[in-house]
Amino acid sequence: MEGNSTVNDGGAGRAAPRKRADARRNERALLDAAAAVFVTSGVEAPVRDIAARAGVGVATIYRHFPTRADLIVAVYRHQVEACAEAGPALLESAASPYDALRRWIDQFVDFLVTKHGLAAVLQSDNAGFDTLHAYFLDRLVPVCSRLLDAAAAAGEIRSDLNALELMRGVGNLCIGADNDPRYDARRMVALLIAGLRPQP
Amino acid sequence: MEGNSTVNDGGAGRAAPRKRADARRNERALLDAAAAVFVTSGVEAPVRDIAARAGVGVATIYRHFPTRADLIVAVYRHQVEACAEAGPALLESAASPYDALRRWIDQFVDFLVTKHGLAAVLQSDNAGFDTLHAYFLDRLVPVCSRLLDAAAAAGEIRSDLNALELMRGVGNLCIGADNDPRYDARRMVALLIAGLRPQP
Amino acid sequence: MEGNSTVNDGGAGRAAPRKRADARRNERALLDAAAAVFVTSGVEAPVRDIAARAGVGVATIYRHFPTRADLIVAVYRHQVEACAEAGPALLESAASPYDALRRWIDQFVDFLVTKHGLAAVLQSDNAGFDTLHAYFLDRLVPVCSRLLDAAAAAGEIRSDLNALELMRGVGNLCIGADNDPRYDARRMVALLIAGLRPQP
Amino acid sequence: MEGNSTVNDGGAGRAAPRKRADARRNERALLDAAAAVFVTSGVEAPVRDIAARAGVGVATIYRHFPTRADLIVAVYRHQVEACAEAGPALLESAASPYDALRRWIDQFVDFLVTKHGLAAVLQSDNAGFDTLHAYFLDRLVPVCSRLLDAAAAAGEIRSDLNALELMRGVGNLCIGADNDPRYDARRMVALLIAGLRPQP
DNA sequence: GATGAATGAGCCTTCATTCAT
DNA sequence: AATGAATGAAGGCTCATTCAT
Repeated sequence: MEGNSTVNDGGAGRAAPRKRADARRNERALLDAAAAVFVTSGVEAPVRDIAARAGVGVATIYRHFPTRADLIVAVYRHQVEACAEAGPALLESAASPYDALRRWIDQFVDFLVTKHGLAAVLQSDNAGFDTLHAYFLDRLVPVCSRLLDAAAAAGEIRSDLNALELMRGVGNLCIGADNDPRYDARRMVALLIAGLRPQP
Repeated sequence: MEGNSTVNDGGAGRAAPRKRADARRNERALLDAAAAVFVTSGVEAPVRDIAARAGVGVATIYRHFPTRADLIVAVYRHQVEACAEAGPALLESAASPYDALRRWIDQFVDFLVTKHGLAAVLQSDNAGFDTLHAYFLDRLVPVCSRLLDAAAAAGEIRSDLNALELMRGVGNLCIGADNDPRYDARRMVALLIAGLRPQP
Repeated sequence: MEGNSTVNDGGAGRAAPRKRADARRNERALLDAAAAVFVTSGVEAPVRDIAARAGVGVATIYRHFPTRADLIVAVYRHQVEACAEAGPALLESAASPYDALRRWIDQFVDFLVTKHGLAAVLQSDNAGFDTLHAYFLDRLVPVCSRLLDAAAAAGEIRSDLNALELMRGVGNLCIGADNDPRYDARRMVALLIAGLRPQP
Repeated sequence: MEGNSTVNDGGAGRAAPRKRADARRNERALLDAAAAVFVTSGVEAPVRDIAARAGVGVATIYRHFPTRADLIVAVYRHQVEACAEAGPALLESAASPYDALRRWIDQFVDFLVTKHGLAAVLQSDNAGFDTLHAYFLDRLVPVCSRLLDAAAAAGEIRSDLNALELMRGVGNLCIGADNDPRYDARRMVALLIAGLRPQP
């Protein structure tokens, strides 16, 4: 929502460490480059490739993002935050809790499907992505959970559902969705969400 | 089920090259070793590890299985065949076409969930796995398609469903299902299958 | 002992460049930090570590001490000067020239043994340490030479001894003396000095 | 004495794993190259340099010598063994135990002085050289100890001497001895050995 | 003057694949 | 046929040194 929440110091931020005329530019270039390279080669892309694309040296990446997970988190922070904030908003504006849930999942899927390889790494059990996983889940699971609860309370869906599991399922369904016209992740997710309905 | 019949000597095996005293033994050792290593380290495990476990030299792997995809296909051929053959059988024995579909999917999921990393590589867009993908789909999509058609004909599920897509969805849902007690792929797949029901 | 008199403003300090309000303070902080880091990580410690410890930027080090050798020299100037000045003093106060020599060597050894890695770098043939070597030798060899001469003149030691060589031998014996309780450099040096005695 | 004791299987060695027509040649090339590079650049020389000089790929080094210490030990094994075996022999052939000790030390010094950088690494407290240190000391300290004991028993030297310490002292004195005509390690060692004599 | 961001060379190590034995 | 030694391309990471602010 508010752009670069982490880097922040946006408006006032007096005490925030200044001196980033170029550093700022580099950080942005790095994020853009990483986003682009991630789309092309996945989030495991060589550090060198990202640096080259950003037009900076490799060490610059390490300075800004000590670990790969830090970089990935930074790259996708915007969307994750936007998604997190969309939950409560939808709950108010949608026709019903179930509808809010459906639309929120749609937004999440839109996000994942357009980021090649992101869904895959989200499921990776590769240690070192722990902080990445933690960030995604910490931020989004509560939101999803609240949507589920509301829909369940309204009797629109079953009540035995687990938000973490659902999110992982949705995430999984998005893997490989770009790049292959024969597979439409949105349709599959729609089936999954339809499956949440109380069974006869 | 039937050894590794498909590996070669397909049906008649007329002019099949002879001389397999030890070659055969090696091939079997290789398959067993690969299966074991795949479970431990995933299907991207170092060639050397597999060779070491099989007690053969690395070059022997390359002789028998020129590409990694060949090896993976060979390793899982049994189960894929078993799964393919189970389709028609279930259609006859199950209470209804939908029930047959459900149980067939269950078997497929059982297979994938117990093979660490297999589901992931099945979705990988990594060129070089093309033959792997082709084999899985060629063999299983028709089976799944027939089950879907039967269930649709019986009015038990929607009729706008695509077997390839469904299989990929199910495969996706199995990614990362081992090794993480917080995620139960079978439950997610059950939701997906439930979503196939005609919507009110 | 006397600040860092040799660093500049040597004797009269006629046209010495002014403006040292903070520059001075930085130089001192740098020397202290370097001394501390040298003890911890040896004289080849990363420039960054020293800068960080001094609370200054790396470039400040380069401004004050263009080469690493310059920094090392500056760090140890005090002790070297003290050692140099102790020679003549000991020659007057000691019981005999040999005793003066022995005690002077003791002081030199005390110095080296307490500076982790200094003895090692003193022997390093690494170009770039030339000025370091030169400084140590220029300053101390004449002193040692005079002590040797006096002892030889008194017939207390052999007369075929070379001060430079002796100092390097003593310096070598001090390498690795810290940090290893199984090796006592002082004892080895004592043997060496004992070996200076006229042989029967 | 018998050349390549570790690689062995020299004469009979039936059960020894064969198949080393070229591997052997490479191992030798590697040892020669390493020895040469060590002389030039010290034992910390880049793996690549050694590989290049040997005319092999880097991985070949890792195959033969998994750690750097393994390589260094292998490179100097010959001389260490020869030195170890020379001890008892000298004790029998020399005019006196002290003379045997002196000549044995001479041999050790000859070895070290001709290997640029070896003496230095022998004193390095760098972890990872532990096995290297262990090898040298395990092999040579007992030999030196016996020579010291014999000389002490004969009343030719003081009896409070420690072999490990003496060897480190001698080793230290050899550091930087090549390459600098102003420093003669042999002369310094001779002083040290002279210092072993019972003091008046 | 001081700062610390950026640079990029350099090193280590792993692994798929080829090839002589 | 089988072997496993050799190869060399990658890729990760560090650190001395320069330079814009």
